[in-house]
Amino acid sequence: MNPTSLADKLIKQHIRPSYQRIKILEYLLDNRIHPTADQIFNAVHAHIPTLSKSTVYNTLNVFMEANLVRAVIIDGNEVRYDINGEEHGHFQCESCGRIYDSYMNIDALNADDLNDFAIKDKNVYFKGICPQCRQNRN
Amino acid sequence: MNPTSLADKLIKQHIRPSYQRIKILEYLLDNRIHPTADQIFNAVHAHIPTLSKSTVYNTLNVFMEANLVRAVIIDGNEVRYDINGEEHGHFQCESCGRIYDSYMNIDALNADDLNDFAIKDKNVYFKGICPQCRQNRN
DNA sequence: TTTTGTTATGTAATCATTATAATTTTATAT
DNA sequence: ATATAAAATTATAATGATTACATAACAAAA
Repeated sequence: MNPTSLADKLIKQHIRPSYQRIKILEYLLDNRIHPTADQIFNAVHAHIPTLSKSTVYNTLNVFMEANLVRAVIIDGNEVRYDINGEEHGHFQCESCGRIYDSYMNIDALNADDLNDFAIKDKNVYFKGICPQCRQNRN
Repeated sequence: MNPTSLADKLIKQHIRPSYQRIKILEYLLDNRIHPTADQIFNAVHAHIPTLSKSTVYNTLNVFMEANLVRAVIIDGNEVRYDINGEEHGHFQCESCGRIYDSYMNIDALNADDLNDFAIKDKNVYFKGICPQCRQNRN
């Protein structure tokens, strides 16, 4: 995606398209690995030597406010960020730590005991061992 | 539950029933609020003045190893602990932070794209506003 | 070009959790 | 019982992700 359309994507969400924000957005779109803030920082820092980690966190929070990205919280210790806007769940491999997308039927979940609750967000994640790690027997 | 049966519950899981562990187990069984480690510490510390926070964390990790408790990770910043052994999901209120149990049909979720994955654990949580907070309009 | 608001940066602070080492308690064996 | 070994508890320090804060750079508008 070219810089202009990246900027447009931000403007559409009422986010001022600074160079840093564009580069972070670009990284997220090109690397659908549910990266941590640290991974994002390291990758984008290679292109913007003056980039600060604060900017990464600020930007991610701005993106989340605008529903451009969503926090994936599976590990208790670090948040991972997902730019995939489609409704989907996740699978985390307990061996390699990788997080996979899974397009499961989340709407099939019915919770009768939550009838009086205003549900705004549904999150599903599975844990286990991914095919690669099963093969490697670890 | 009396102390003996609490001890038995631990012994059954091959956990040595120390006084601290029994008291922490008792707290978890009597307070089904998905407490944080800090909440557990504060409550049990009132009964055991010498209790250390390390012991709380150690104990919780031991309990988790034995599948006696499960970590509920919804907020990114703190882990909450659940002694409810039945399969169930959670609802966290974005206003008051409380976590509610919900006995939803998690097995109805089918993820065809995970056929080659060994699924060991399924987690579901919803977010939104609970009835009390809806009433209070906050 | 001044003024004003927004964004970025760097550093310090926060806070949950883990690591470590020393002490205490419990179990085992002589 | 007593000595020895193993396990659990404690206190403190370390870690590490995230946020707070103050300052600097930047962009927009008058």
